[in-house]
Amino acid sequence: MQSRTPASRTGRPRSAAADTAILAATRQALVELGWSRLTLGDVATRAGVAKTTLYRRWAGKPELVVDAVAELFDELELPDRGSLAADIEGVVLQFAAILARPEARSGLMAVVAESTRDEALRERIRASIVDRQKRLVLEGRARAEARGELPPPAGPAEAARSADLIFDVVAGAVVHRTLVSAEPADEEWVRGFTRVLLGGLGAASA
Amino acid sequence: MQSRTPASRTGRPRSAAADTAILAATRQALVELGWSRLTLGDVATRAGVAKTTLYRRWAGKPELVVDAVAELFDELELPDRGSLAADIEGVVLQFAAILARPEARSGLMAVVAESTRDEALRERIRASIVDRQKRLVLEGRARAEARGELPPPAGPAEAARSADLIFDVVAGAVVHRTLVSAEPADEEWVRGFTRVLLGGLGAASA
DNA sequence: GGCATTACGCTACGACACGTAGCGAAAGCT
DNA sequence: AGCTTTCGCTACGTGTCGTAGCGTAATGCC
Repeated sequence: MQSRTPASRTGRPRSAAADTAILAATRQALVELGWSRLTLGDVATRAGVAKTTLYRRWAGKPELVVDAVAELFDELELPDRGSLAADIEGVVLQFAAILARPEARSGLMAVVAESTRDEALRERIRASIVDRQKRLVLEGRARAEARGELPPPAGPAEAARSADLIFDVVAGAVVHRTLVSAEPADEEWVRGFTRVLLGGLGAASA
Repeated sequence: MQSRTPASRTGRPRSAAADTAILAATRQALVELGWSRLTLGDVATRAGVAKTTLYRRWAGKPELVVDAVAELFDELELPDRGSLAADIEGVVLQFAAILARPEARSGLMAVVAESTRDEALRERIRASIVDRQKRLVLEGRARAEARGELPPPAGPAEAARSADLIFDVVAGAVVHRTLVSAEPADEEWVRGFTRVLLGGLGAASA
């Protein structure tokens, strides 16, 4: 979350309940108002805290929304479904379910847009949202290699490159489908996507 | 662009020069200020027009930025490079070059984020930005079929589905690589992406 | 218990951008 | 000419921003 100062052991501690109330209020405001109409004063009122308390903990709207949205991705996991295809379909459907929620739709793209001009914000997004997703890619590939479904990478550099590539393809496709094309990434779509991802374009219409 | 009223033939016509000056000023402001700090008053000053003139032509910041960014995609085309792989690499590199420009980076994601709560804005984006890109997918596939590189789709419904899927995969991957991972979609990356797209995951590390 | 320290709620404030109204002047058409 | 629409300009009420200041509440340390 925000920058902890572990050296401060004296004085009144920050209310942990206020943190959760503020983040929940932020998500609710995202649902009802969207990113642009969301104001920090309104969030403070919803959470039952003073506006100044909010500014003492977060630098601004983007930082607050990143933390509020990041909690949505806590539920992401990668259960072993027995095959690479089934693993991919499972995790993509989870990701799609999160992106189907209005608080994720309005919040996520907005903070990414803001991060194009704010290096610190991009790092915050990477640490609290992106890295958690990317770990699933590495896990899934390791499993597929163990099953003999994928050849081991040529070396560590090549392994990192291809993991980054696969991550951009998977996450990018789901995000684009959901937010730009504005169509649901439902089971049928995910099946088609997995087929292309595993077999390439020639297998698209099989 | 904005809603033309062809019935109005009398009175002083709108200055076409003002349109181009406003859109150019919008892109310049996007580069220097980004989306959040961009104000319509500032754009009007840069363009040398009154703020009221701007409001007479565009409903608000999102609509203005959509039109300003859409012009960046005018240069997209699909030259015949002889093979499907070469065609894909060519158009993806063009798309990546546009997304590398700061006015596209800051503007595009912001209006997409805004469009999650604004149906009219999403339609505007689709008509002036997305459809132009999607046409390239259809063209590229038709060429590949003519060359015998891809099998013809099973039917018109399946053809539309797979075209939408491919479009989301290609555009999504490039956007995610550029804006979320914040890494350049350079020639090396595009080669790897094309290999995966054509041959599937097994071909990733070849 | 008393003290220092930090967080909290509240109020008030200047700064800024928003979007609109009203006016006179300019530029086209018939 | 006369009509119509756009343009530049000024001014205004509204809302949000982010901060300052104050008194109060909650903890750790002596």
